[in-house]
Amino acid sequence: MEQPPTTRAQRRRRTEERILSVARGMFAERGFERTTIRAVAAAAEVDPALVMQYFGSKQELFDQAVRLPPIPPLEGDTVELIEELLARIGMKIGPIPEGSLAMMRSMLTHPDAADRARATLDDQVATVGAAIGAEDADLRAALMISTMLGVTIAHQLLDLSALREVSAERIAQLLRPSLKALADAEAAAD
Amino acid sequence: MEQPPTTRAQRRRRTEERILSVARGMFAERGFERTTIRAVAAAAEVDPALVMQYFGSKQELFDQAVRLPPIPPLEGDTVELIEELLARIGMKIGPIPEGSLAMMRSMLTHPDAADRARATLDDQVATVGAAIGAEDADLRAALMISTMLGVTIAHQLLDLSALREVSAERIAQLLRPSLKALADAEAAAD
DNA sequence: CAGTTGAGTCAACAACCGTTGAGCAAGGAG
DNA sequence: CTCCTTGCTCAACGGTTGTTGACTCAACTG
Repeated sequence: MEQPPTTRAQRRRRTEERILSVARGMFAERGFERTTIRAVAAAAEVDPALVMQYFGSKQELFDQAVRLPPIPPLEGDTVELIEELLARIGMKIGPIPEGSLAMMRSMLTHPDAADRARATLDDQVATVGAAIGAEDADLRAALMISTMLGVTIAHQLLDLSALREVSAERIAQLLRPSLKALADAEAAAD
Repeated sequence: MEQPPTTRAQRRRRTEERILSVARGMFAERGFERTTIRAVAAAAEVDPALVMQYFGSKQELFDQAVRLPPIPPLEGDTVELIEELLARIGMKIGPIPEGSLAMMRSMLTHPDAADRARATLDDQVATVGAAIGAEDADLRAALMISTMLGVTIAHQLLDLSALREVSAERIAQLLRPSLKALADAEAAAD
């Protein structure tokens, strides 16, 4: 038995965290528009006004919910790079952070989320582009990132039946040569 | 000078087509939720009630706007197949039909659009899967389709800067070996 | 113990949305 | 010309949403 920590600051941070967690979940599965502050409040067992009081607006709630620890810069040669990319879309270790899913879910229909997603992806493209040595590096990097994006969307957000219940390792295994073909200039075996 | 064809049926079909065209454009660039019937009506220079009268509901308007001529079944060997896929995402001949963009735009946030998109993509996966002869054919096909999806989203909907103003042929050229690596079983040059 | 602070609630506003029913005016049929 | 049909508009309803201000009550301070 653990009684609720009665101290003021603790309770405050606790409910704030609870609201944030619920909001993140809803944003991830319904997107920005269809997630109402009232629904978030209800699921967090709190009054809608409290959500406003804590976060100021729905937009700021969204911003805080999708805020992620800054991605550490990618390193290593092409092979390590590909492994790192595969790891980040949930093909290794842990699943994709819910904040990322929330971001991706809303990125096509919410202008603000679109801007953030574009910025994040552009950033990743630049990093990957700098890491691979081929010509048209940025373009190749963009196509690699786009591939990861497509697989993630199809797998996590659309739940394509052909990708359902397939082991992450198998997907990674099939994706590897494909990504390598994008990264390496000398490969075109027409 | 071409005066408006005064016959009744002609005017009727003309405004109906105008509404549909405007709606398709708005759905494609803002998605289902952010497209209001009032905005469609205003852009089509028509009363909102008329849109209702013609299409019954916002949902049916959307359905009609994204309705596409059924895709002819893919044919040919792996190489032809890949060319056909590349052609369909606008990497050859014409651009992607606006109805498809509307569909994709809303597919992550509108449940109904999600169902339709999933069905369409599952269908394409089955077709491509049947065409390629490798083992895990459906899984490979799904990853190929996912790649196309990702590139299309990044290019057409997100407008990633690294893909902006890149010639379609160059993108197709880089994508070809990547898709081939997914389609062919014997390629894993670990 | 008295007084202040702050977490949390309640009720309401203003805006916007999809949708509806009554009505108008111009085209077609006789 | 007369009457009916119909493309189209006007005004409104009911519901939902983000947001706000006044309020309650328990936790802290002195």
